[in-house]
Amino acid sequence: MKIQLSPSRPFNLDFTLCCGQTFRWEKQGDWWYGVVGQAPCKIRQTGKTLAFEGVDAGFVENYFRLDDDLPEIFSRINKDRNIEAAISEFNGLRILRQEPWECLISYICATYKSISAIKGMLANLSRRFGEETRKDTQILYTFPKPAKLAKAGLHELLACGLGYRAKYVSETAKLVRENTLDLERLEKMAYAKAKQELTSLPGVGPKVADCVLLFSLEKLQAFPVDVWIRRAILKYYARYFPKEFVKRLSAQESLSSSGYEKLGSFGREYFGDYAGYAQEYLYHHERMHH
DNA sequence: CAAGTGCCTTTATC
DNA sequence: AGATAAAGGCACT
Repeated sequence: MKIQLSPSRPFNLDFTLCCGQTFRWEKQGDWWYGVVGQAPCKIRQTGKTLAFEGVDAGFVENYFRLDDDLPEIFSRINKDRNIEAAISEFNGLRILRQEPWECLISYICATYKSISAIKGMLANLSRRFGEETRKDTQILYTFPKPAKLAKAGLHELLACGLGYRAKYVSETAKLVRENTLDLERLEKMAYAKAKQELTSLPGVGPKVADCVLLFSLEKLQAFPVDVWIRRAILKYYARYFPKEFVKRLSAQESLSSSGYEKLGSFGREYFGDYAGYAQEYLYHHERMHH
């Protein structure tokens, strides 16, 4: 199956899958292989043509957010030279519409880890607790369901390389399995309220919550602040903050919750309703040029 | 090659 | 409120 992208609908599959928002897609030759839900699939881009197998066009449109009007979004977030440089270099990078459950566990695992290490952990989790599927010669695994991870022993999770995150994954899986927290419900809630609910989960602080909200729960105003975004703000946007605050931010290793809140609020106020898109472009740009 | 640094942070404690 | 420490282990230099 194929989709033809019109010139007014920029999309870049490689940027989108390489920028660190998702961790389980693998490129073999021209094709990206992955499992979303239960379906193993592959997709490739040749110019303005997207070709895919294993999923239908509706899925592709939805998952890759081809419904987002990127030119319109750019015109809203393009506030200065820095963001403009990022937009022009990585034009076509889109935020994905991921599954909330997988996204949540992924970002609980992602804390204080490098992207390559995160990929390793999630591959281990899926191989050990997911269902084996095949596409061509590729063996791919579905992402384990809440009940499966809730049942997993701590030692098994540790064997996947989760370290201290193992107990957070285990406890969060139990809360989701028991429906103590209904992830689907968060999509309909306002950003602040949904964030508050998410941060009640073990292993979920403001950063993890913002990632889950942005990448899987339709909250495009979420502005996750990680080390790279913090560096980018210090480099390019320091003048929007009191001198004392900038001084503390530069000197300190970790970010306090009030510090996080200040940077996140800045992102939302400065870039507007699509702050999350601005964040992804800044993040990727910063990582590629540091 | 060994050792050091850094990692899309959260939590506990003072 | 704000500072500080601890928490796996892997990848990269």
